[in-house]
Amino acid sequence: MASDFRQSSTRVRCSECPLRVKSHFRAFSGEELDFVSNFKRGELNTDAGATVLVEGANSAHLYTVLEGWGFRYKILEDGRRQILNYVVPGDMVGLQGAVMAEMQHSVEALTPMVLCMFERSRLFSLFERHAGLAYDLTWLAAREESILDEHLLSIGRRTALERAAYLLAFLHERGRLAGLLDDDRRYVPVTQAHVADTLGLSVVHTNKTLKRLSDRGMIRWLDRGCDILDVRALCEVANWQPDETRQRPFI
Amino acid sequence: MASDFRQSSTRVRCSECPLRVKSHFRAFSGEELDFVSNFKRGELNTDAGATVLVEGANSAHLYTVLEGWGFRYKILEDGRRQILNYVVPGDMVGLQGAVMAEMQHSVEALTPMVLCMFERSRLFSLFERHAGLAYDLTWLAAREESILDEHLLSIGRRTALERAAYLLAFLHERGRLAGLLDDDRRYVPVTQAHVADTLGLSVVHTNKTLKRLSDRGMIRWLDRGCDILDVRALCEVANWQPDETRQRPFI
DNA sequence: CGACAGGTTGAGCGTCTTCAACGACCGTGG
DNA sequence: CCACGGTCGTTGAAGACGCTCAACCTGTCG
Repeated sequence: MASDFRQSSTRVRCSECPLRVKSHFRAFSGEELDFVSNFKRGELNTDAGATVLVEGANSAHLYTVLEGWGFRYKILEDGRRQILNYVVPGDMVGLQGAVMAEMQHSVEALTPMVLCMFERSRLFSLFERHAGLAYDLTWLAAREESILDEHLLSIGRRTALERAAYLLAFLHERGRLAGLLDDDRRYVPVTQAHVADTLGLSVVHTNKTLKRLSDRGMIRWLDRGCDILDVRALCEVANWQPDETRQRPFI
Repeated sequence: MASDFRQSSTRVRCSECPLRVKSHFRAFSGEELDFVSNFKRGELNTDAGATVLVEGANSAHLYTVLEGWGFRYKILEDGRRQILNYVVPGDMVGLQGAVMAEMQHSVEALTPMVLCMFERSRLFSLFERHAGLAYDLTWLAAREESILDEHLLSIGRRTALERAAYLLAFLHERGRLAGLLDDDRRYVPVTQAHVADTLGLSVVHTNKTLKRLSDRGMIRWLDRGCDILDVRALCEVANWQPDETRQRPFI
């Protein structure tokens, strides 16, 4: 089975949320924690490769990622696929579907994932009762927007090599901030097909471009993923710098 | 001078806001109107070509567009420019800068524009006092996100002709909903350089691509802009449909 | 009048695509 | 047990799509 719902007896309590302890995320007040605990209605557990949300669906839920890597994408009728962004622990998925009519994109798991499930119908009460959390939600949306802006710049105006370097540096940064990567764990779980569909290139040319980065010692391609060996060099090739935000909100 | 601030004696009152009467925008409650009237701190009036906001700035303001066309963009160090999206009446600009540290993109006017100015420092009180407006803000952010998703799909996976057709159909739709276009006014005020920088193409190739659309009778290129003659045909070429939302929020 | 922005067109070239074939690996089933 | 198909990665060859360079035209503005 591609996914299952954990019983509430086994699921993680918000007060013991493994993400909350990470210094990167902002702290909740007691009241906020109570509200969120109550807002949470379940936990979704998926295999790698599972589809979490599909375009066009009118899902009753939205989620925050607790564990694992995933990605958002759209496809054209003839099968051409574009990966829009990646999701890591702390990210919300399904907000678009919750606020607007229906999902305009799909979400798929790259690794096994754990997601915290909320009920869409109760979203408005979050706005009414906790301005701070509502503000955080807007913060998250604004950050997603600025990431998409950078991706657009990348696909539209960077060369294939620059694009690839940017993407890998970007994924490293996101993974690092989410606690998925550090000095010992530098493995990003994407296939070359994922990279190609993110960069707007063919798989063949992506392969040749990645090889150039490998030859320069910036990455090492493994099975279904790669180690990021030299982020700084990648940033230099891409002419990109991650912006350093101290703390981020998290719902 | 590129821009000036109107004195409060001459500026539009929120209760008489020219946008509010359009059926496309949702109605405010009396309380909300009072709050917004108070939230508004001035009006910005720009010439065509004026820079409204610049990347890296720490602007104290955010704006809603009242009149005119504009666009958001980013540039790389060597001058390569990518247009991210267009802004029309009803759109917010500067929210990113208000929520996060600083602006990650610039905004420029395509035509003379009128913008309604708000103070960034008072944004949080909007969240505290008017959940409905806060929700609207998130709605706007989510919609911007879904537009950027579609643009990414377009630049990444559509051919030059499809991309051009998509962009023009998209601009027509946005202009129409904002009341800038109708059956008699079908003129979109962008140069071919703007189109090129939106599509991620060179100006030369953009010119040749637009000519193909002209030859097929879908558009007619004029001076610094074009008439959209057959939106349906453009949508067909692009394999794209605008999603029909009845009403949208507006702050 | 000259300078400049915007648009148009042709020629040549390079990046990236498609097609094709092949090797490695893995799980499944005969 | 091995054969088989499927996914993933790799490489070469040919050709298309889009880029750069270059020239020229138009209209506008100081």
